Amino acid sequence: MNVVTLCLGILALGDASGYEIKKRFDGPLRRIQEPSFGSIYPALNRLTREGLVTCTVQAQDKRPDKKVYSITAEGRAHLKAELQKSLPGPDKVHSDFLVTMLFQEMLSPAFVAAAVDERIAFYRDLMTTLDCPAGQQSAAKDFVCGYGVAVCRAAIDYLEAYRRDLPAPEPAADPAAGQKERGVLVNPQAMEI
Amino acid sequence: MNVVTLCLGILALGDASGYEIKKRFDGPLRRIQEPSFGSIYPALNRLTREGLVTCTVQAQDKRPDKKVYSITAEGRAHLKAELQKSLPGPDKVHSDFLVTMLFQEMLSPAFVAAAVDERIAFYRDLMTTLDCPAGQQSAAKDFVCGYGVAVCRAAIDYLEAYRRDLPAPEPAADPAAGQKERGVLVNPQAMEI
DNA sequence: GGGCATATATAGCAGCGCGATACAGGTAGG
DNA sequence: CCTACCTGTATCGCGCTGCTATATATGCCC
Repeated sequence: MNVVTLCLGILALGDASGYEIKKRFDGPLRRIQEPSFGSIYPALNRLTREGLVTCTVQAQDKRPDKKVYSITAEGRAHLKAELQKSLPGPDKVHSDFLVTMLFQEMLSPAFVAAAVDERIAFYRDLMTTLDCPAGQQSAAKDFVCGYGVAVCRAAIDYLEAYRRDLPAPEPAADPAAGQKERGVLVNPQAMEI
Repeated sequence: MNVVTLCLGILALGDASGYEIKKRFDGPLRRIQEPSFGSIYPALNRLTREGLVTCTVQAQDKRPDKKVYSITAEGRAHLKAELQKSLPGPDKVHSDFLVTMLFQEMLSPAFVAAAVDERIAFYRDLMTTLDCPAGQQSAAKDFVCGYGVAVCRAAIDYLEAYRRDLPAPEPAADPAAGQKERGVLVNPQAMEI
C-alpha cells in the first residue's frame, strides 16, 4: 500500500486538497498511516497525470490558492481493483518504545518508569480521540476506531500492571532523569532472542 | 531510532553477524522492527568505522566467511546515551489491513471476510511465537513478549466478534474471490474522518 | 507595539531504509 | 535429478520521511 493508493482512497470519501488529506491522518487514522507532504503532493500530481483524479483551483481570499482534488470514475475503478488485488499483508510496526524497553536493563529505572508513564498517557489520549464517534458514522469507520480502542485498552491494562511492579518513581518525572550509573548486563547469554 | 542504533543494541546482547542480526528480527522481535540487509550491512560498516563495534572474520568450512561483530566499551556508552537521549516517541504503524477495512464498503463481502479470517490466523500464529518463552528468560524480553501477547489477544477477540456479525462466508476463501459489482458509497459525506 | 508561535497552503531536497537482486556453495525433499 | 531453501555478504534503485523554504494572516504574551 503506497501513498498514491492511500490518497486515492481518501478522495473516494470526498474531495480534498493536499493539506486536508494530511490533516485527516492527524486524527483516528494516524493509527493506520501518517503520510507526509513530501509524499502526498507528488502522489496527487501523479494521480492527476494518470487521469484518476481531477484538480480544481479555488482562488482564496488572502490565502494561497487551494487545489481541490476529485476522484474520477476511472479512479474509483482503479482503487477497487488495487484494494482487491491481494489480501492485505501484515502490519509494519516501528516501535521505539519497545526497543527502549528491550534494553531497559542498561537504563536507569527512573527513565524506564517515565517512558512507561508517558506511553500510558499517550494511549489514554489516543483512546479518547478514537472513542468519540460511536455508531453515528459509517460501519467501516466504526470498525477501524473500535479496533484501535480495543488494542489501546489492552496496552494500557498491560502497562499499568507492569507499572505497579516497578520500583518507586520519585524523581519528579523529568526526561533527563536518571543518569545513575548501571553496569552492563549480568548475563548477556540469557538475553538470546 | 535508526537501524544503526538497533544493530548496536542487538550486539549489546551478544556478538553476531549481519545475517544473525537479521534473523533475530524474524522471531518475536518482528513486532518491533524489521530491518533489511540493505540497511543492516551499511549500519555495521558505519559502526565499525566509528569504533563502536569490532569485526572478526571467521573462516568457515564449506560456507562463506562469517564477519562476527562485537560491541566495544564506547559502543555500550554510546547506546546508553542514545536510548536515554529522549523519551521514545509514538509507534509508527503502516496497516494495509486497516486501510482495506476502512474502504470495505466498496469491496466485495467475500474479500472482506477473507481478509478478516487471514488476519485472525496471522495473530494466532504470532501469539504462539510470542507466548513460548515464559519467565525463563530476561525480564526485558518477557515484558516485550507479554506486551505483544496482550495486544494480539485483544485484536483476535475484536476481530472474532466482528467476524460473527459478517454475512455468510461461503466462497471457499480464494483470494481472487468476489468480483461482484458494488456501487459507490451511498453517502460519502457520512464518511468524513 | 514588537516579537513569536500557529495555521493555511504548496513544493523541493537530502538521506534513510525496504525490496529486489546477485553470487556461491550446502542441504533436503519430491 | 532437479528444485527449493538455507547460510552468508553485499549493492542498487526507488519510495518515503523529515526538514526547509515561501507567502500571508491571526492571536497571544510581555
